[in-house]
Amino acid sequence: MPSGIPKEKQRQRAPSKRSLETRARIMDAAEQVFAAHGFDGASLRDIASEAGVQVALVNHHGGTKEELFWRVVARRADELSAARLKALAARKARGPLTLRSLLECFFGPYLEKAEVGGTHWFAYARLVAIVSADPRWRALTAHCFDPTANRFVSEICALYPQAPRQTISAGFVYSVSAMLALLTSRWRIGALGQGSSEISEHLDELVIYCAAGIDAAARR
Amino acid sequence: MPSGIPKEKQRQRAPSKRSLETRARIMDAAEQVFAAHGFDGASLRDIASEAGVQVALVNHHGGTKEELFWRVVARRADELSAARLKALAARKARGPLTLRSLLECFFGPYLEKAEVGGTHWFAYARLVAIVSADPRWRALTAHCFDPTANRFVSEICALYPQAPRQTISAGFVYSVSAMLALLTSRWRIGALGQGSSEISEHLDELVIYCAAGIDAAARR
DNA sequence: TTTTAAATTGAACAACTGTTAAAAATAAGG
DNA sequence: CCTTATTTTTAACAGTTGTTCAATTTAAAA
Repeated sequence: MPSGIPKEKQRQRAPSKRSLETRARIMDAAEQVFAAHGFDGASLRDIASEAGVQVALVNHHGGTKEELFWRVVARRADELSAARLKALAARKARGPLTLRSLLECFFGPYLEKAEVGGTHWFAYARLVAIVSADPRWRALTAHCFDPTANRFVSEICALYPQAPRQTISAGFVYSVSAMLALLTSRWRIGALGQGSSEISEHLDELVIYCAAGIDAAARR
Repeated sequence: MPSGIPKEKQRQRAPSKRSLETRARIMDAAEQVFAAHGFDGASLRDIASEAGVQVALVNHHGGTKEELFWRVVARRADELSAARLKALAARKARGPLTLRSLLECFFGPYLEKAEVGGTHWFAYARLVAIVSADPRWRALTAHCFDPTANRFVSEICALYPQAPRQTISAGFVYSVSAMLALLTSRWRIGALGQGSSEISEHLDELVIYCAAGIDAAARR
């Protein structure tokens, strides 16, 4: 019921470099294991051994299993939101916004990170998909993603003053789920299509798909 | 590795009426608990007590936990596929197909069942979302859903002869994920929008969204 | 009614779960 | 270097997990 990330109590000494490293190692391991097996399927012992560390140390650095999950999700969420808002601001300065450019500002940073940062951001995509689909993480979603999402929804609403916000937010949620499907379910796209499916090949298509969908829905 | 549903060995007597009832009760309970907590989060004891039954009886009727999951998913998948293909055939007999009518044939049966059948089909939607998002259930997806999905993808391809099948299958996967988002993430749509969001109110919008998206992507 | 295949119960199993507490090792701050 | 806050290790806890097996009850088939 309480949930959230408890603020760590006042320190009297700076954390050692080694401590910070193992903490990061634990977070990375947790991210990977949570992404692979979900919250319930992941065990703290799996995470510990993945990080090359004792079980108790995971609790020490991450707190409760649930707190650890929060931390892992929140960690990259901040970086991601910042990148998205930055892209949005830069684009806004370059002239009037279009729906497609808005979606590119939202999708772009993620997919760039996924292609550059490799494994980590891919695992994180699975994590976000898990969080987005489960009402159990409603509060976590509200805390990490809703502020930025709301911002983009509002921008889109400004482009379609006559459309009800509910319609826009629905279209936005569909679009996010489509993006997550691209990141997490390429195997399924491949199974129904033919040939390999690389992310970069599908990105433009995705933006076209989502933009056309939202536009059509917004025009009633 | 093996997985799948083992064929039950040759019986020498017909199952009693009571036996069939408890089996059905166990399947319903399993469906609900799996949908609420996911595969790992669900415990056989939860399922057993939900069905008002002993734990061992769950194994007796459902086999392994994994086999039970297969059975639960497969049970309604057959009914669903049949309804979709029937709707498709009926529509085809009434004249040339359009993209929107195709999507209505695919989405319609599910959402009708969800509105009529109530709880069961709603829980099942969450189940399908779980299955679709996790590569762990790749084989299950291939067995239960790919045949029908492939059929619809082919029909859409026929409408866009110049578009690569990969593009169509991607658009189709996006659309399915959007439909599942509507069924499982209405809370999120509500959080980003304003006012209550009823399924029926969003259904038409969903079809418009998906049809416009696929059409735009298919036209290059 | 009798036979006996099948359904149901009850109990136990070995393995694993998240979490805590105390002892030991480490290194920051003086 | 010395003190001691912090990190790491070790060990144990109280529950829960999926599954199995023998005993018991139920009811289909003769």
